[in-house]
Amino acid sequence: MTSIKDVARRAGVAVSTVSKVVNGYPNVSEETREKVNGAVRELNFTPNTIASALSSKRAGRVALLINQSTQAVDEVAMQYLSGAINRAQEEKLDVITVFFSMIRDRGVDDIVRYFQAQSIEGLLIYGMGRDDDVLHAMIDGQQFKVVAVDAPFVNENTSCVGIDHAQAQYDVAKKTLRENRGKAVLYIAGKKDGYVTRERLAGMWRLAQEEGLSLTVHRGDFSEKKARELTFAHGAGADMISCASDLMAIGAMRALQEMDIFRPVCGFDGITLMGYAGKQMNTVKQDFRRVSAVAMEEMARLLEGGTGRRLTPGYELVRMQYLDIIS
Amino acid sequence: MTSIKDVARRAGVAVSTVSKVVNGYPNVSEETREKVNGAVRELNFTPNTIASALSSKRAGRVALLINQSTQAVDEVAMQYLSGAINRAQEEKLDVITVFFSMIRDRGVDDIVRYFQAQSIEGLLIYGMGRDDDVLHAMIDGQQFKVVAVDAPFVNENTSCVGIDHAQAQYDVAKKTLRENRGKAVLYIAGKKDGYVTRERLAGMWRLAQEEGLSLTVHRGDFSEKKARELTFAHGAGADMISCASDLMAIGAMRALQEMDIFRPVCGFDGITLMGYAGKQMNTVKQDFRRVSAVAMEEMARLLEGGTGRRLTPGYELVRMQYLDIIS
DNA sequence: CTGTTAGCGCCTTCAG
DNA sequence: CTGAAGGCGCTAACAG
Repeated sequence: MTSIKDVARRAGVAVSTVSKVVNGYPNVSEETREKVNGAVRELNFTPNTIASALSSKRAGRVALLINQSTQAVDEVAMQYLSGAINRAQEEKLDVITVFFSMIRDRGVDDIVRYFQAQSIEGLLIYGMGRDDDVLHAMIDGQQFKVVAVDAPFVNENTSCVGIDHAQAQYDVAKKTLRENRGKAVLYIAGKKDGYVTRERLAGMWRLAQEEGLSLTVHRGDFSEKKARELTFAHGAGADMISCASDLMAIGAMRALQEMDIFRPVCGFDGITLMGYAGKQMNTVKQDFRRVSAVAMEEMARLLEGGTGRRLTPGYELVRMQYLDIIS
Repeated sequence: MTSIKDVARRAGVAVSTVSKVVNGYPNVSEETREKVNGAVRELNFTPNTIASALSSKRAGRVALLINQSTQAVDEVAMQYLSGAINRAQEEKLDVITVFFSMIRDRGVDDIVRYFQAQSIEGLLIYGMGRDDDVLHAMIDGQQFKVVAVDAPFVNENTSCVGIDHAQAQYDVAKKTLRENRGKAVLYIAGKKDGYVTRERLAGMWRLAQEEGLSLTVHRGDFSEKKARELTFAHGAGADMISCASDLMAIGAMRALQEMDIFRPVCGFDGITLMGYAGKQMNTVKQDFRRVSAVAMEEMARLLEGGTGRRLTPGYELVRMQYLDIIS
């Protein structure tokens, strides 16, 4: 474990000088900088982040709070994780992953202390619902920098990132409508306390209003099975079915197939599912990995002293094919 | 940020005494222990892990190296992560997650330095293949404690955990065989350089030998699609199809269905897939979360000074039903 | 521009 | 059984 001292000795300078060079401070002559860098290379020196953190009071550690099983498959969570972790490495941030289940039943200040003890300065929150009191408290507390993905919070220390779900839902449903015809729309929404559920629904309402549609709404809780059942119950009476997730869209298509009727269906997510639906559909493609990377970038900005804001990455509408096996 | 000093002052003792109490050292009188604990509670004190790590040289940090997309769905990776992370918290270990993709193209000593700078002492490796040179080097280097999941390595500082794949494959295939009849078996194996692929295949060979089966082997690379194609090509000529993963078994069943013939099928994994196969099948049920927890426990033991060994958690054979939507 | 000197918060001998 | 003192490796004023 070669330390900064060794480097200093090797280069014939003081430790502080080495520190300056290593951390890219300006006031060091080109000459000594060379010397130091040489020594660093020869000794294969890499600064000890622990010591650095303790000394500088800047640990650069952030926690990824992820809510499993709230929505679709775990594939989404993996995308989020991978996007965030990769970007974190580039931003030189240290990441620890925390599942909601690990903290949900603990008190707020218990959790706060836990994070503080861990020198965690920032929280990336994925999949927060309106009923997650602990998280709301942590955001309000402002003790941490937080970036909430798909939950509408902004304050001095809090940013949020997420596509414009209302607009996206509006767009994809409208497109599907244009390609077909009809006035009666069955909308299979998400979960009761989800933020995205609410926003997407708002988009549907706007469309319904503008187009004079008769909109029937049911909650499918992002479950394929429920969507299937809802479609059995209400699908025949509708001219088109719009779903708040691809998974539910698959369920709906599956039901339609069994009922042996055709109705245009649109989904939301653009994830790679293995499923056999037998039809094509329009969907909103969100790139979870990219969104998560943006979130991590935003976290880096906040940690640098930036102030909270709202970010809305773009999305695209695509036509996905579930005719055959997708793997 | 209340520190150990505050506690010491509050309790009227020296910092070292507080440290002893907090870390559960023996030589402290019951009386002062009480005093200190009282102060700790009143001041809501939690030791700063960063400082503790720096001072004690024991950071208790481990990295989870996970290899995405090598096998089955991401669901498996999530199970692994969640199992490991939860257990880590109980063991008071700090965890960082690293994806192979982040390090695969870097040199070994580059990676070693990176981990050392991060004060990482242990590596949990998931999904290593026979061609992962970097990982092999890290294991041989013995600079870290490592626990390899499903890869056969043991040395002073390395343990491995994984069910007995050969036996499990043998068992499930045999069971399926007994419930039906036939001599010609199509075995759809995994990936070229996978350790589990090799072991499972060995199990199949043993069974074939014992039962006098004629065994046809093809690699399906854990892909549903490939398994489906292989089944179209060779399924009709076989009396039974054994697959090295559930996902592939689904593919095989799907093909059989389209071919409108019946053949018993068995899989491996016992994961929750959403798929429509139309049949039941036997499978080896692995609890990835539990295996991962065991791995983390083993890591804790190694860090305590334990020496490497091989662990083989149990598994069970179950009958899974893919007749309808599983969500 | 470079070196000296305090700490960061905690652990750990080592006297008392 | 308890407390004082010396670091862990690095950063950040502050002199020089």
